[in-house]
Amino acid sequence: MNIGQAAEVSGVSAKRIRYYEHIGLIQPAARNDAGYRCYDEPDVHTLRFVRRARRLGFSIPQIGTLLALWRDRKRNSADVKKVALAHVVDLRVKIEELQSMVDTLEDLASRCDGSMRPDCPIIAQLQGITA
Amino acid sequence: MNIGQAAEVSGVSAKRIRYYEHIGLIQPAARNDAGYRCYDEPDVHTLRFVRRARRLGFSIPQIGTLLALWRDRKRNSADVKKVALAHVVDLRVKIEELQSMVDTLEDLASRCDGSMRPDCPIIAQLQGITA
DNA sequence: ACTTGACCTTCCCGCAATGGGAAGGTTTAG
DNA sequence: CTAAACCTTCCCATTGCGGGAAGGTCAAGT
Repeated sequence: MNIGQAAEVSGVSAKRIRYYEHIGLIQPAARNDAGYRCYDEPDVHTLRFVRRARRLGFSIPQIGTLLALWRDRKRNSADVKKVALAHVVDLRVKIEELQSMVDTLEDLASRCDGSMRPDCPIIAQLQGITA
Repeated sequence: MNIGQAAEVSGVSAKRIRYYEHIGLIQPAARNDAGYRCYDEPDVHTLRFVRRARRLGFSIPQIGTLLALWRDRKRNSADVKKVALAHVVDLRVKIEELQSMVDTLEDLASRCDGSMRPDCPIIAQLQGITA
């Protein structure tokens, strides 16, 4: 099957598939006489794997690791778990950063009357209060 | 004061200051005879404003808006509040996305024994369970 | 005076992970 | 036989910078 078909059934856009091949995340696809990329079921399976991993927020390098583990029949589930939990740590850090932004902003916004007047604790906070 | 000094006292790196000027977020700095950028207290004040806004996660365009509101003595605090709350909405969406990733990953990881065996629900989930 | 080192300048590359679109070849259906 | 719908490669844009090159400036020490 051509790349368009593969994109459709895998849920990974043709652009992404070429990109993943380009950066070496997936193996170069076979080519037909015209130079078109050809995909079979296992290829599509791999693409779906990548798509699911991306949805869970794994980076491309992490997905490379996961793909290698997936293919490795002698893998230790411990290794997979390690990658997953490291990612969870990253995610939690990010969430906390964002949450603290939200907390600060909501506090400031709650003290801003939102009227036609210029006085605004949000602006005051940004300019450094003192002034 | 030169850009290095301004960077030090404002907490915004020289690189960023030049970048902000380049993209038009801040006014072009005055120059001395040698072509060096010169900064005064108000400039530094502006830089600090930008730094604080960035820490709260505002995008550059949003900060442009906030700077304009800051400088506008006739601003309505309502406008500021609107920008802030729109940003909060964005942040919350992002947080929820990340949180759902965490939830999924933790669930999978909790069911992964993390042993030397290859069996792993995380991999199973990524490959689509069925296979 | 001369040099060294610490500044400053502009400019271009790279990052993550794509999307958009141009220019051109292929294939298929009418 | 042609037009649509594929496919190919390649380069640009995104966001918000950091790194580093090539070159000008300035202050201090010898």
